[in-house]
Amino acid sequence: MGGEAKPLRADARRNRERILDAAEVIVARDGLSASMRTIAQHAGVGLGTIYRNFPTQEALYAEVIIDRTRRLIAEADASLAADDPGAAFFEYLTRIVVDATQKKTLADVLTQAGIDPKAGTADISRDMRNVIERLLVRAQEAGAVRRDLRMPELLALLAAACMAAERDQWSEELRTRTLAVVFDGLRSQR
Amino acid sequence: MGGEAKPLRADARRNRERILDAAEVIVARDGLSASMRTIAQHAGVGLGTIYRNFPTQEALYAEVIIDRTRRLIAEADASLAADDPGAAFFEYLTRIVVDATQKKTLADVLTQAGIDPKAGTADISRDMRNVIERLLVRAQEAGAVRRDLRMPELLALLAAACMAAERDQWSEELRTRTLAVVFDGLRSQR
DNA sequence: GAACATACGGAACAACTGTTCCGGTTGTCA
DNA sequence: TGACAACCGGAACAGTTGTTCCGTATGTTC
Repeated sequence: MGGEAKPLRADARRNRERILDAAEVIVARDGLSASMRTIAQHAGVGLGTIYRNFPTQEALYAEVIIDRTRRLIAEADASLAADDPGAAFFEYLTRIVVDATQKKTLADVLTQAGIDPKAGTADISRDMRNVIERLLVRAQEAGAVRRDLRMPELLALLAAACMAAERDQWSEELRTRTLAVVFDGLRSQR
Repeated sequence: MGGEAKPLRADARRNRERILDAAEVIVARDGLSASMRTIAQHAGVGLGTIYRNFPTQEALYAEVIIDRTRRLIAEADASLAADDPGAAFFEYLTRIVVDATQKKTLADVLTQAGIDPKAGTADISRDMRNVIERLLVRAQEAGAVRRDLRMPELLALLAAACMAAERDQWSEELRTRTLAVVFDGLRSQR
C-alpha cells in the first residue's frame, strides 16, 4: 500500500471534509442522480475544488458510499456477538431497510449493480455480503431461519426491500407490516 | 366525453402506430430514461412528428404504460375465473414479476410513484390495484393466503420484487427461489 | 516578509436532454 | 389534376449535466 503521498495544505484538507460532508447529505437525498454543482454549492466550494480532490463524480460517490457502508458493517460485526442469533439477524435486516428509507443508494451496494466495478465499491460490497452471510449462518444454526435459504435470494429480497423503501418512502407501519411477511417467509420451514 | 375529433390522415395514423411501437420497445429496454431522439430514430420518424401526436414525453410514456397495463389487467380478469384461487393468485404475482424482468416501469404502475398523476396513469393504476385486490380476497377466502394481509404491504412487496427483478435482471432460478420465500410469507398463518 | 508551490473559484466546453418552429412535402378531395 | 390543409423532418433553442482550464488567492517555508 502506498503512503499518504504529501500532506494536504490546511485549507485543502478542510475543503475535502466539507465536500465529503456535503456529498453525504446530498447523495442521501438525491441518490446517484445528485449533481456536482449541487454538492459544490452545498459545500460552499467551487467545482474545481471538488475535482482536485476527486478525479470524477463516480470516485466521490464511491467514497461516500464506502464510508456509509463501513458503518453498517461495523454494526453487523457488533450484532455477531449478540445472544440471540435469530433476533440479531432480523434486527439487522430491519436496520438496513430503515437506513435505505432515509438515505439512498443502499440497494446498489448490496447487489453491486449500477456502479462501475472500477469505482472501488466492489470491495466494500463483498465485505457487506460476507458479514450478512455470517449473520445468516448463525441464525440458521440457531434454528431461527430456514436451512434451505441461500445468499442469492436473501440479497435479492434485501435489495428489493431497500429499493422499494427508498423510492416509496415506506412509513414505519408499512415497513413493519411488509417485513413481517418477508420474515415469516424466511422462518418458514417446509 | 369528446369524440375522436377529426380522422387522422393516413400517413399520420401510420406514424402514430410506429411511434407507439417503437416507444414500447425502447421504454421496455431503457425505462423512463429513454430519450425522445432514440424513439424517433427507432420509429424512423422526425422529432416533430412525435410531438404532433403526443404533447409531451410524459404523455407518450403514459400511453405506452397504459397499453401494457391494460393487457396485464385483462390477464388478471381471466385469472379471476380460475378453479384454484390460491394458485391463480400466486401465478399472477409471478407473471407480473416476470413481466417486470423483461420490461421496465412496472413498479411505477403499482405504486403510482415517479409519474405525474396528471399524465393519466392514475386511472389504470387504480384498476390494476383493484383487480389484484379481488384476486387476493378470493385467495384469502379459499384459505390460501393469510387473512391479516392487507393491500399496502402486498403492493409494497410486489413493487419491491418488480424493481429488483427489473434492475438486477433476475434469472428464472433466482426469481423462483426468491418468490418462494415471499409466497411462504404470504401463506404463513400465525 | 518574501517567494513559491499549492489550491481556489467559476467561466467555458462538450455532450446530452425535452421542446419549438418552420420550410418543404404529401395526402385528400373537389 | 389542381389547390389546400395537414403533416413531415430535423435544425435550432434552452436547459441540464460532467469535466477542464486558468488567472487569482492563499498557506507554507525559509
